[in-house]
Amino acid sequence: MSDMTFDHKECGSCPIRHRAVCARCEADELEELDAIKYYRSYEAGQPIVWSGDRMDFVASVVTGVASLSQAMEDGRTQMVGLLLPSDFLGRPGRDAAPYDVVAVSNLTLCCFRRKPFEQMMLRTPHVSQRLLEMTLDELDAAREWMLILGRKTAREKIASLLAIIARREASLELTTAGDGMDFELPLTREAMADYLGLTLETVSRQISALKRDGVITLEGKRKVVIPDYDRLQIETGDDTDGGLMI
Amino acid sequence: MSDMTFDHKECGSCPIRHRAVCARCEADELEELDAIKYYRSYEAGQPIVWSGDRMDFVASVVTGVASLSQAMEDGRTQMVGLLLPSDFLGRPGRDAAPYDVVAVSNLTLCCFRRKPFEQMMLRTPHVSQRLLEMTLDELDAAREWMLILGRKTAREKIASLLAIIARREASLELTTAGDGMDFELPLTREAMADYLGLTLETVSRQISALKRDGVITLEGKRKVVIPDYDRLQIETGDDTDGGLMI
DNA sequence: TTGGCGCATTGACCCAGATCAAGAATTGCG
DNA sequence: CGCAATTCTTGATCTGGGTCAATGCGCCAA
Repeated sequence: MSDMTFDHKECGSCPIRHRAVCARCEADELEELDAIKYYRSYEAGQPIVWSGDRMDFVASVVTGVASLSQAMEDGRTQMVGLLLPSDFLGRPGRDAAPYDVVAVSNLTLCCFRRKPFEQMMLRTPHVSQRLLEMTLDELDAAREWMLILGRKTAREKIASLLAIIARREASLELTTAGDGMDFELPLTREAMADYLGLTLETVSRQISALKRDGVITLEGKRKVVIPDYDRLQIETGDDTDGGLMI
Repeated sequence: MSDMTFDHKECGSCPIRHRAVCARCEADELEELDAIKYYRSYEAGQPIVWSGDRMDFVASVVTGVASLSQAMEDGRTQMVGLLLPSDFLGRPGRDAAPYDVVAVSNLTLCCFRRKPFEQMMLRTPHVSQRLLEMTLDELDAAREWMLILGRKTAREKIASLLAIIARREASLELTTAGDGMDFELPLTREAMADYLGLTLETVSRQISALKRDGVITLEGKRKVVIPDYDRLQIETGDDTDGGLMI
């Protein structure tokens, strides 16, 4: 774990500014946030906090991927959240981290000291509004995930995960919705298995099957090409309303 | 669906007062809530809203049980939330219901018209604080559930569900934590299956197995007796920190 | 260049839970 | 009270995905 600094220009493009906390912040509120802000980097595989740890910050993901997961004492683990760039980590008003947080890839966080952040929340209603909105979004994502975990087949699970990641990439890069998306898979087979409630062997087999059936193409092990997004969408088993909403 | 009225005394014991929205409300805020409040009853099995419907109210469960669930078009359904007395239904700031809501048993809701409720939220910061708190609790519950769905065996799933319901009953009735809890199961075998990502046959078999092994006793089909809560807790596969926290 | 290490793939086999199919127990209603 | 409709239980069989084990593929370091 190393501290680092971003120059103002980079900071200006930090996702926290336009997506997470301050979608509607005024200039002086941004100043205030800048004063309690610091950057922190982690390497792939590094733990960020353990379940039960005291967390004295909240943060926004700048680059990389982090996971939230719950473990049973016999070693079974279930990923319960996936944080991609612009996602928010931490909970104002709560001392202890409820899950293990791990850097899945190399990761940079934009952190805010928790106490001043909470005080700012109390003063500026639209920040806490925004927090509620984000928490409701997380709740929706968690519940979509519950459907995946409880009722989908292995093949549908893999297709759903690929579709979720593809959507997220597209919405960040403002890519055109159409066909021919591609992206770097930020997860190992084991992490995908933990996400989907499968074993890594089943993940590997189903990815091979989707490749064999022409739903996806792999370049190397991690680069995924999706020639026809609608086809992938059908494989997820979801309503085929198709669109790239999020 | 029928409208009904509660006299003031009953209203005074409505869970909304002491658990959900107004844990810290002052008398005049309670007056204000009373002005936009009405009661509504549903019979077991009745739908309350369908996914996508416009919802012009938020509500608190007074008596009975409701479920939130998601359906795939081929008929597979997954319950994604279970609302017991004192739980909150609806989302300030959002027009459309994201899930199907169904009355699992006979149900009474204490409803608040959404627009005035939202305006009140904007004015009284501790109400929106409370909303955020409740939403974070729901998120935690959803994620605990994800572990259940993704990684637990059928037997552990059933034990977990019974433990969750037993805990909830205990926390509402302020029962002593110790042994010898009992409660009326508010769910059919099919609803339990939808909750746990199982089939109703598997639910039935595992309940029989837990009964055979002396973990639970049934009186009739719905009344469950738990002679030793710690024993049940062990069957859930969770950390055996035991306590009745919620 | 070679060996070692960390992923990923693939195969063979097995088992928990699904599916299909009777019945039994409750519940509700005329 | 009695008959029908639910809801639940139990049995027999099947199968998707888990488990165990071997092999492959890069990539880095010596």
